[in-house]
Formats: sequence, C-alpha cells, structure tokens
Amino acid sequence: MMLQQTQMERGVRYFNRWMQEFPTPDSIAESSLEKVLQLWEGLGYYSRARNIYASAKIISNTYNGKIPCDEAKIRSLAGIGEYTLSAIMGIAFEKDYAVVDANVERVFARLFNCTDKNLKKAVKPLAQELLPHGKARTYNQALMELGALVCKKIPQCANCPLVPYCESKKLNLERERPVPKAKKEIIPVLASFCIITNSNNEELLRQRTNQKLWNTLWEYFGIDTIIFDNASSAEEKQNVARQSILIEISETFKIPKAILEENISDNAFCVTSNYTNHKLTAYFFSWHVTEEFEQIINKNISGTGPYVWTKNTEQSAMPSHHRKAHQNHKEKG
DNA sequence: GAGACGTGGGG
DNA sequence: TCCCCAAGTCT
Repeated sequence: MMLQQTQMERGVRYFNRWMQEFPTPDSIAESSLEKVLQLWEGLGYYSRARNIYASAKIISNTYNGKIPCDEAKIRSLAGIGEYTLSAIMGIAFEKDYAVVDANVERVFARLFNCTDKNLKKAVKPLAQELLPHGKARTYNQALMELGALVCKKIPQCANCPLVPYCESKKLNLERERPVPKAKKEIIPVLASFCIITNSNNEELLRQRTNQKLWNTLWEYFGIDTIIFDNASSAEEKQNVARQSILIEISETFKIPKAILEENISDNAFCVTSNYTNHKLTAYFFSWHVTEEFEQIINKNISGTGPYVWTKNTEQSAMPSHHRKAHQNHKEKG
C-alpha cells in the first residue's frame, strides 16, 4: 500500500522506518492514527495511511492479526484494490494472480504494441494468460522490475531480454508506447499563513477537519486559496497574501486590522509546492504575540477544526509546505 | 469512468 | 523552469 503511486526508492525509506515502529498489524491497531500519520508524513495520499490503520484494526480484531488468504476478505479491506489484492495473493501467497501496475502496463503496451485507451483493462488478461502456474511471485516481480529498471519511460532496449518478442520495437515505435494520457490543467493557487507563537514559544496549529485534502493533518493558521491574478509579480502576490492573512486573523480573532498592521511584520518567506494538479505558492508571515493578544486569540478561537498551542510541531503530521515553513522558521530563529 | 487525491525526482 | 509521473484507490 505504501508503494501505490510511489516509487520504490522513496517507499523503501518510509518502509524501513515504519517496520521498526509497526512490525505487525496488531502493533498498528494498538497505536493511534496520529502516530500512523506522523510516520506517513511526506509520502502523500494520506487516505492510504488512514486505510492501513482501519484495515489493521479489522485484521487484528477479526482475523487474529493475520491477513487471510481469501480474495473477498482481502479485497473488502480499506485501501486494497485490484492491484494490491493481486500483489498479496500472487506475491505473498503464490496464488495465480497477475498484477498490473504502471510498470506492467508499460511493458505489455510495448510488447504487444498496444494502444488501447484503457491500458489496464487490455493488459490484465494478457498478464494473467502468460502467468506460469504456481510461479506468480517471480513472474509478477520480474515484470514490475523489468518495467522499473529496463522498460522505463525511455526504454533501455539494449539491456532487455524481451527485445526479440517486442512488437513495438520491431515497428520502431517503442518510444511512442504507451500512448501518453491527456494532460490535466495545472491550477495555480495562492495561500497565506501566519506562524503565530506565544510568550512560551509555543506555535498555534489548527487541525484540518472534514476536508478532502490533507484531512486531519495540522497546519499553521491561514487560508488555502486566495483569489488572485496569476500574471501578477511576486511582490504583488505577497501584498495580496499579506492583506488576506490580516483580514483572516482580524475576522477570526476579532482584532482590529489596523493593530495587526503594526504588529505583524511585512516580511514573509515564500514556499512553493505542487499537489495533485495544483501549483501552490504559499507565503508565511510570523507573529510573536504578547500574553494580552494570546488571551484574545484563545477567547475568539473559531472556524474549522480544533486549535492547539504546541512546542511539538515535529510530531504533528503536516502538509509538506507547512513542514518546509516550520523548518525555515526554526532555522531563522 | 472521469476526477480527486501528494510528493519529489528526473529529463 | 516546466512537464511527466510513480508497486493505485475511491467516489
């Protein structure tokens, strides 16, 4: 599950750390979602972490801590779809299940010069047909490995044992396969946040709740999306971001904007980050509040999600741009 | 079945 | 810098 839409090399780093903390499904089930998300931070697609947690509880409570060798039971677990089911049945249990991931798709698209729009649908029966009975483990991993190391986006045909059988190679079309998918529109996003600290040097964090994106993760106070003109300069964007965050703080904590103008410096650092099909530009301002302002803030805390003053920002899972901002803020002191 | 869901590495 | 995309799943 960790490797879904995640390259092996990156996944391995997380996997090793994960296995030290969570060697068994039971150990996950006994832990907390917070801890699970903390170990997942930076990998993305956080529903995977929530699904693992939910599935571990079922495995622990219903299946005595062991994944059952049963297609219907495995498939019904959260976060396990067509691919992962086949990976478990084929690789873990050596049953005759062929996996079709992006690697296998690419290998077969070239091998059979396949141009189907729905590649997975076209490749699945081919992969299943060619699977040698009783050898799913080697077969599946060999196909994925071939795709990952040789039959890459730019194919390394000189090192490929399947060249004699490759239809697209014979037609000199190996670089045109698989046919590229239609690209999605990239949406520019401007965001503005304020790293608010109190006299105890605690940071104010807010948890995202009831959201599709980064749900239950923590972040600095601010706004996700600001309406803006993408043609504007960096300086203009920062000005828009500053005005937006001042208004947001003013309205949320009932503090006159003029007072904020005086107290919050116009220095900000900029963090850029891409997520799904969005290109994010985020400005982070900072405000070290007096006890008087802290009391006002605490009295007027409102809006989405719970707030917390904390010195343990490291242990709260955050979206990557907030983590970068935290590091940046810490280094600047 | 299309769209949403993250992130960072490579060309 | 920009584009592509990775051991996919869910709605």
